[in-house]
Amino acid sequence: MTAQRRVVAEVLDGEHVHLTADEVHSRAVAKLPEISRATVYNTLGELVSLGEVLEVATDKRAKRYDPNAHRPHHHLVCARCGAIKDVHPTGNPLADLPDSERFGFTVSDVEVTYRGVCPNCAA
Amino acid sequence: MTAQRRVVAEVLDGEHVHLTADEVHSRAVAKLPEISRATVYNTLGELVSLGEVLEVATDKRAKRYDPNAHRPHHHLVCARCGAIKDVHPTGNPLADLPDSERFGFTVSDVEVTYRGVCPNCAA
DNA sequence: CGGCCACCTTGGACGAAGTCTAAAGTCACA
DNA sequence: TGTGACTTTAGACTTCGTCCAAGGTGGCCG
Repeated sequence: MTAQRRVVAEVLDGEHVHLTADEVHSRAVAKLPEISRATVYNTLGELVSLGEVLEVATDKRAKRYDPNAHRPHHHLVCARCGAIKDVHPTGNPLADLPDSERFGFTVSDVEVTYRGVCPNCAA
Repeated sequence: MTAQRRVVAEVLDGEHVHLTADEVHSRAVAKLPEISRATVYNTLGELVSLGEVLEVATDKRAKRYDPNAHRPHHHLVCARCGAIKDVHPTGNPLADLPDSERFGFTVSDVEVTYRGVCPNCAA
């Protein structure tokens, strides 16, 4: 646990939003000016493998990092402005995939992304 | 409808798999050597806005294009090799998102991505 | 204390994917 | 044939991410 890693963890923990790697880097730089992009990417990668943080790929642009990894949830994305909300649908999509539709895969995980238009963009 | 657009449409229609823009370009070049990358991107973009083709962003790498846009379906992705299968789960995830979880959004669409390991990679 | 080794960080180069732009080509139609 | 609208092209450019070699840092053991 180095100063750099602590800073990255703090940035993610501080704001419960979905930051891009670049945004994490900017905020990390504010706390520790010499931190490099490579270190931020490395640290984010480690946090992801440790299961502390989730990668979210809601749009084709940059990956986003979701510090809320311990509470299972899905995402609601604004098609217009890209805003992301965590949501908790009822039901279990894993149970909705019959064996005949699994093609022999060992299915371990499911991601649900709702798309729509947020109140701001609708106005 | 120009020769270039016809070729792109043929490539997508010919193979019911999920191609990246680059793969579409390579196959299009085989049929029409002078077609440019920009044209392929333009045409894919138009097909997407027309609703003829779906963009799929299952991994962080290249977008993939799914010609099977008229039959609603979701995707099963191999975490190891990236293979993608179309699947048809039972149930309607849109109905599983209560109003209280919609944050005022007008929700129009939902994408479900199952992740697992395919039989090939498991062996 | 001093040396050694493992690991971390840095900065810049590199690569992949996609977008943009200016110029040239093509087509319908009067 | 001339005109204007639209398309295509090639390549430059941007963005996002990864890689790598060099240097730094700290722990540990003698």
